Amino acid sequence: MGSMAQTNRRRTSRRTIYTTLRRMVLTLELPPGAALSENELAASLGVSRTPVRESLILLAQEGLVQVFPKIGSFVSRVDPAQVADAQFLREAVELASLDDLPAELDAGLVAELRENLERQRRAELGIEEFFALDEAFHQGLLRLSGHGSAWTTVAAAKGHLDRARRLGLHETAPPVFTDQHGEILDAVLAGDTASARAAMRTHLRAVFHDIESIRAHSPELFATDSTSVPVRRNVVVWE
Amino acid sequence: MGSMAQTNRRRTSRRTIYTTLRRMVLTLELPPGAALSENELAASLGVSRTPVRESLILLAQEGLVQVFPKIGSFVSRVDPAQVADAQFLREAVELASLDDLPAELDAGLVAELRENLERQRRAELGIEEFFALDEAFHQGLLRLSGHGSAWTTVAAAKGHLDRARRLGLHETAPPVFTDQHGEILDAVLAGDTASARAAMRTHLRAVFHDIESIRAHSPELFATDSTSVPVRRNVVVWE
DNA sequence: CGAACAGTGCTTGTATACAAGCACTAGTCG
DNA sequence: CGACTAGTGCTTGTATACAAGCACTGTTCG
Repeated sequence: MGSMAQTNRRRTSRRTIYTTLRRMVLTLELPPGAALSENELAASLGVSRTPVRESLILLAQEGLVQVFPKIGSFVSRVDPAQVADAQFLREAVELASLDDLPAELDAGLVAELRENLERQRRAELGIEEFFALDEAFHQGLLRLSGHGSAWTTVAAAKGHLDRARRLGLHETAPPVFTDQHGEILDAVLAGDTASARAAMRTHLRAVFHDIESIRAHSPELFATDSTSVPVRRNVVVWE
Repeated sequence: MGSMAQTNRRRTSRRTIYTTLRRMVLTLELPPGAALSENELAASLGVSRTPVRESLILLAQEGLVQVFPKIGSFVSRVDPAQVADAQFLREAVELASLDDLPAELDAGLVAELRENLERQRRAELGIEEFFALDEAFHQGLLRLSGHGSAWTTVAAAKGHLDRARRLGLHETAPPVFTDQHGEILDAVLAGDTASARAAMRTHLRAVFHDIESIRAHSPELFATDSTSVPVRRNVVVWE
């Protein structure tokens, strides 16, 4: 999907619902396999089925939701194949961007990255806070090479990867990743593209490796057959 | 966006309409800037607004359509920024896949690629026929390295690039690209990753370069301000 | 007691009605 | 003759009604 900057950012019910649902799915607040009834969601939100349904259709196109006609809609289980795809995609893009770094780095962006890194080092960091900083850090690196807008596509494609990562963050502590971020940024600032590539690859693969370990712990969150219908569970949605 | 393999492939009005509209936009049968009235489309197709509207929402998320509330929906003009993003993305992905080629290539896939190349060499090839072969060729190369499913994301992101390429195909004759395809495949089959990367990069950039020249010829098809509303034209849609 | 079966409630897909607002046009007034 | 203004038709956004079908449950029959 290209950047979703097309439709005017007018405040509309659908946009609000879509954004909120998407966040809840990515943060696992809506766990993989959870049933998403259009009627229930509409009632909870005090709107009609229409904007809810349209939001679910968009989420289905992103692969975050599965819609089974006349059966139900469900938060998709984490699909290992899509996780691997997203991993390959982001690695390819982020490594390629390092080859396009300009001789003179944008000072403002560099300062932004440094400050981001400082925040990552704060001890009392929550998982979601770390995740937001991590996202901004990687996008910032892309912006350094002038490919910041390409992050939109990567971000849209890595929904399954992100959910797996959130599970993995309980395995490996953020400080490990923060240190790796530091190594990458140091190499970039030193103009050492080769080292930057190596550090980036090591970092991204470390993240990916964690996912495999979590899969053994919580296999029920992962998909085995992408066409199978999840067990209908009563998940209280939206409070 | 992940693979759109989620929702069951049940034959539904929306899926048919979405697929058809998407094809018409990508082939420029629906030119950039064309007005797409939900009511008109629904009447032409003999369905209600609902499936048409849902299709337009999906196309809007892909960036192929722009929806302006209470003004109208339009085929988006080719956005140079999105073209550049897609170019960067596909180049990163296709080059990275060459690094993951296995020692033993799948014989069936190799045969498939050879046959594809043969068909590209046929003289009486139409533009759309060449384009389909080109797509299959590049996806085939990704499948060689086991990353075939990642093509779905790339394909979804390169809508603007594809439309620009269709304009460019009138500039540079397909045979040039076909020869470049041959060079890439030869290097891959010879196990020469470095040469394959070089050939691939040359090929993809040649394609990209054509786009710049076409922009001078038909500036009205390209976007200048992505928030501006296109001039309302009477474009006869759907026959 | 077990298995087949009909019924019922829920699901999503589609059609239609209403709401709110932009844009153009025709008319009027200065 | 020009500028402003009210009106009208179109647009998309949302709400609601109906259609078709799967799944579970309770019942009934062997």
